Amino acid sequence: MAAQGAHDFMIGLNAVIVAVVGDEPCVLVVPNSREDPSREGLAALPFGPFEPGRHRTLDMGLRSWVAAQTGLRLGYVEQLYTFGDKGRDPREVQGGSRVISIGYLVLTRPPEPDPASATQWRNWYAFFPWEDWRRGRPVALSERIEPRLRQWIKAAGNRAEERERAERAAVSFGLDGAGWSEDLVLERYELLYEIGLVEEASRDRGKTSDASIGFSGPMALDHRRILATGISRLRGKIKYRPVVFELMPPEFTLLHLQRLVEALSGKRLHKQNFRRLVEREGLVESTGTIETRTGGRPAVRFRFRREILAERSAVGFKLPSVAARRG
Amino acid sequence: MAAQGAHDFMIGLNAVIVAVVGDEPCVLVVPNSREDPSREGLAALPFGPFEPGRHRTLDMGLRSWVAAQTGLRLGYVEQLYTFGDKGRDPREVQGGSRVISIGYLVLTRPPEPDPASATQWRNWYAFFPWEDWRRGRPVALSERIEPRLRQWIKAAGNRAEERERAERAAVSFGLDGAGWSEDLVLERYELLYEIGLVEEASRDRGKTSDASIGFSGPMALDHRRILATGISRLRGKIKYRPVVFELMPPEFTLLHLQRLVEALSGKRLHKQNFRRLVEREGLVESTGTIETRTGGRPAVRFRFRREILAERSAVGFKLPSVAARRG
DNA sequence: TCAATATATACTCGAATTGAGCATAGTGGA
DNA sequence: TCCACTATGCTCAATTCGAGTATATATTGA
Repeated sequence: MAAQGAHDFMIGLNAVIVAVVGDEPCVLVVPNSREDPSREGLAALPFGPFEPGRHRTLDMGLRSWVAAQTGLRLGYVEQLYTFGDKGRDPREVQGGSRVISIGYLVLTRPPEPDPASATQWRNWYAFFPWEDWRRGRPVALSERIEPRLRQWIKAAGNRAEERERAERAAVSFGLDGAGWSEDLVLERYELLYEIGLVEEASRDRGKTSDASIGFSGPMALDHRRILATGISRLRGKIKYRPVVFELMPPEFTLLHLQRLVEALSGKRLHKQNFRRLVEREGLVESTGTIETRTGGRPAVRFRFRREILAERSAVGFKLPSVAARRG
Repeated sequence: MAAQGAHDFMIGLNAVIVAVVGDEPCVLVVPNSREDPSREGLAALPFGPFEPGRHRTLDMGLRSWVAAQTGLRLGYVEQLYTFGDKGRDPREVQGGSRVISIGYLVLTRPPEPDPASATQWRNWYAFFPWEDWRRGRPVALSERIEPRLRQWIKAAGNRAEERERAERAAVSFGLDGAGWSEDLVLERYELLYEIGLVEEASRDRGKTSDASIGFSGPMALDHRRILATGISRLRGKIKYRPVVFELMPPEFTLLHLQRLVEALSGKRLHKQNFRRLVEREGLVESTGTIETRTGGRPAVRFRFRREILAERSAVGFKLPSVAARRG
């Protein structure tokens, strides 16, 4: 009875590998050629099969091929979600074996750029332009998404459905004064997918007509959904765990730290309150040295107090927002 | 190339099905006979294989066999985590095919008891007695766990390791005034497992000597870990999403609601502040009717405002604690 | 050299939230 | 009628949060 219920599965591990380059949150992508020849050129998340013979645990499998493929030193690794929808991977249609993919979030520091490598760091907002509010409300939102959302609401069959659609759109996208919640990345993506506003929606439905809004392009397979899951998780996590330091150099100024949190959360923060918060939580300590290249008064350099990871349920950043006004 | 990397896997779906019976948080267990004959009688989480031919998505697979096995109407379903450690399931040793199991959290309301059914609802604190602080600090913690933790700390090889162990124990178990965090259920379980204080630790290591503290017993395979994951997730979730209502009858008094939140979080809450919070968030509305069987002044009955699920990022309960004193 | 312009850091102030407890209101039962 | 019990209303101080103002110390360019 041991093999009862066993099937020919392929278990893939997909990694959302995040690093912050400059002030931009980036994700590691590879050109999608081997995996899905019909879509050569599309960006894809790094992928590796889970080989049960070689790896005792899923995490070890992931670490092993990521290290081999990228040479990165992985800081923080967290399992995200397991995706198993039929048809998410064209390979299974040909071969018959179902592809299950387990998404992982990996935080690391940007390495030296290696021109020889096929992998590259891409600003994640290239895939989700509506998620970056650091320079005010994204134009893509006002000019392209919002009108289409309102269209979709109107197109409801009856009053009740219309109300429901309106509520849903309002919550996800902060319409009608509902307020934008930065960690609803996945909900927003799924709504856009559902109503056919992202490219992969029409692709997956096999349509030729494309009502999508033509952003910088989809990713291979369901990788944009996995990436959305990763961003959602990370945006949520920084609020209650000090994970951002995995993305930071060992020493930094408070503004440097703030810019990084802003990059991830996609919104501007109130500087004085941010510093108050960070210092009150005791997350960092001064190194005593001074950073002079600030273009103004020199800033004290800080380092992360690693001890705190073990201390009382170390918290994260409360994101003291500021009305997004100037750049 | 389609089947390249495909292996003979068995993908199992394990469900942590939660309902609150009386004032106790319960989980649905089945006697573990079919699945692991060597351990007949151990409680196991309901389990079903994922059959890719029959189900388009993992969620649908889960819903299908849970409904078939239990007849329950599933309210809330959430994927927890995917477990794939080698050796977590003895079947794979015999058969060769690796077992991957995807854990799910399911919230439901307690059904009519059905004596004919092999499934039964078990108080989850039977498996985690140290997690119930509603009647003060659990004796199991003071009398059995804490001494063993201190032993383990002392047994460290050197000063640094000792400090590290002390920190870890202090954080997880709130020793030395560090404060108990109710949602570290999984961390606590893993620490206990690691240092061999739970039964399955020695079992899994193939030892005959058993240094475990002999609580009400382990569960089959790694099911206690999965259950710990579920409890952790649920305890965390109630703080920022109104999921508890999936466990409540349609109408209830505020004390009733409070008792349920207390049951899940394992600690007592401050009554007046709890009510203030619930009302301020607008989570509930009065039905106008009165519950008289309270043994005191009658209480107003409330109902959950379902609309709020769609409204502004509906929050959960902030758990206004109270110093655990009287019962 | 000095003003303009940065950024860094300190401090303030009112509003809102939290933690804790007191006080009063309705019940049923001895 | 008094008591035990639960429900519900209200207060109050401590803390946190949001939004500034004010001051410090650099660089840059006229």
